[in-house]
Amino acid sequence: MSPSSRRATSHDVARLAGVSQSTVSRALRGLGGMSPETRQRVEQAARQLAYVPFEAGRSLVTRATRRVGVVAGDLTNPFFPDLVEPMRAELEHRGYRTVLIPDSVESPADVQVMTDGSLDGVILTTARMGSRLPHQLADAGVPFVFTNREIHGFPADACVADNRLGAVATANLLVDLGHRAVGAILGPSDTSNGREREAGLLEGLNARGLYLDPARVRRGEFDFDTGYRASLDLLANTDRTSAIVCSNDVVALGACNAVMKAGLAVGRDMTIVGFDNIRMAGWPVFGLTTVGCDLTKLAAESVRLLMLRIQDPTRSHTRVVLDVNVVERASHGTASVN
Amino acid sequence: MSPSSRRATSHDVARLAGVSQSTVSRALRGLGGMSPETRQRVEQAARQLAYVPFEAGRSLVTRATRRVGVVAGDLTNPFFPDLVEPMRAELEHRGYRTVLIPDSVESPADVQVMTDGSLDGVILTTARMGSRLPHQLADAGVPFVFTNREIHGFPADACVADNRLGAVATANLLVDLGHRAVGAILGPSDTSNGREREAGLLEGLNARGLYLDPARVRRGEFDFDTGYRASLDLLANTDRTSAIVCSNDVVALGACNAVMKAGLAVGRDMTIVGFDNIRMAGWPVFGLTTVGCDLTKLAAESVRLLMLRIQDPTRSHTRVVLDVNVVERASHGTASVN
DNA sequence: TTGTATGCGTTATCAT
DNA sequence: ATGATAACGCATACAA
Repeated sequence: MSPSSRRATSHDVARLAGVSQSTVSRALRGLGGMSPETRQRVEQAARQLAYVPFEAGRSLVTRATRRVGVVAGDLTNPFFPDLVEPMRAELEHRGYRTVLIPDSVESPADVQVMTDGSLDGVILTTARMGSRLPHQLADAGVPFVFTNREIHGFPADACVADNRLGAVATANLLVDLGHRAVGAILGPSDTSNGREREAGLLEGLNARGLYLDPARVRRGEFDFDTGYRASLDLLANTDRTSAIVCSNDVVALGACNAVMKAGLAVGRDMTIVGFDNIRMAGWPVFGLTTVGCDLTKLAAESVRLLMLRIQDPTRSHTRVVLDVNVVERASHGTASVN
Repeated sequence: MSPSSRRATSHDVARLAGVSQSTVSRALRGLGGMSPETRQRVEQAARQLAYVPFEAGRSLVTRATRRVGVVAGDLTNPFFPDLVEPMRAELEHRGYRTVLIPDSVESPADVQVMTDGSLDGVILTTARMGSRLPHQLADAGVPFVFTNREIHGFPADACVADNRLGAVATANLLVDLGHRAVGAILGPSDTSNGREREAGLLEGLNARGLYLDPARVRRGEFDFDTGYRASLDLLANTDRTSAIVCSNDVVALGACNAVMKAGLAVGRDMTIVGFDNIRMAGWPVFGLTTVGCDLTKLAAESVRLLMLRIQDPTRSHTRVVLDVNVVERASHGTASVN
């Protein structure tokens, strides 16, 4: 009935400007090789019709969508916002939109939505050994990059923190402070960062003549509850544990909450160290000492690798390992006298 | 060179199955009115070729993308993950994908990406009075819904919490506890929730014969720093302020940090109340007393409204106001003796 | 410098 | 029950 409410197409703009449709396409993309007058006339007409190129039409022919999928865990786990936000910002900066793709152990990410051509590439932040997703993406020819976690030996680009070195540094910090009864809440053993941090901790401790007493070790997902519950458990069932090394900051925050809840002072009565240096680690109430990995850099570098991969799917794979540094705040202290 | 690495199309499937392309389309969509044998043959061929329908082709003709944009603030502000996550989950449940669209006072959301046909609808969580976005979306015919915040008088669907009532409840709680020197950190006055919570607080206080002393009032964005700094300021420049009402939980968490940092005990020395009941409010160290709004319900209801709007763009607008309830935890207490 | 013509992969209409 | 055919809106190769 009312043809005016129809969405304007490049043909409409062409008609109004008195040019051909292809001229409209050229003009609006600023292609050069055309008279300034024509371009102006087209731009004027486009403005008048509030014309915005229809994305599906364009991507059907260009085979590009300027969208990238970010596979991440539950956003209410504070680690993911801190990783996704800089990712999103970097993607936006490069003219890409971010599509959120949830992934968890219980409900693995859906592959269909990543292989229907609606994404130019995918960033994987939750890789686990044995996961089928990377294979499926590779088979489908979808460019992707491992971030934060990787799958060793899998031929793909990756950007990760130097987890081993960070954990060694943690061990040294604790030993220097006089801790001998060190406890730990380790991450899942089917994740690269979980394993590397574990290995680094053992290595660092051993190098200083210390060992991890299995009685002081707990293991679980990288989440608050794991840290909270494991800490209460450690508090209830072990003696003299003076420090708890956590698989990441979110776990460490859970540990802080447990320790404080138990009436102990973090830093004085119990040393807690995290990993990642998420924003909340810097909140005054926590003052979490942690191994910092620049998440903004991690995001930027990951996006950069993905862009290169999209640009040239045949290029050789790159693995970027980011420096880490110990961020000393208030959650550590000398070992309390036994 | 290698035609086998080309993406399979419905034509490829048709050729392999020995049927026409249109039959493939029908078979794979389960359209009925065709022989089971043919369907099976098509499905078999599709599987063999790992065929996934190309999204751009489909959406070009169907005019639907099964993608929804969620306009939200910086994810490192813990309120947004708590709102976006259930939103994403609900959208996924309905077969929609979530596209993250950032929006802040400094850099307002880009309209182009919402009007290029790549989104079936948009959810606005950061509406501000005077914002052009809602008008632009309406002009472009893009279905959208206000969530969390709205613009009063703007003809659109909306789903918000009962902010006024919640703030009145807060006032009553404080007065009942004996607080008379009540301080407040109010939200931006160009946001509906900021204004409504402010109005409700005043109303509730006045009804009990109390008034807000301007000296005890600060104002700022809904973020941690606002709560932290305003609280330090309040602590330094006012006497006897025994309670601080915050515009939301994130601000309240900032306030808790400031108060604790100052060596005071939250709940005993200073009462702090938030709004929203985000997950972190329940963390043991904070035990934040707050006015709860079921964010999962907010998300689900918002998505429902959007779906209805997409389905029928001409239907009359609906405004849903969600119940709130006071969640009493540990951050409140009786007014300390003066 | 500009126009004509073609095709991207899908859904959908219309025959048969 | 199935096949031919025509759009959908755009970019692009080629002609002029």
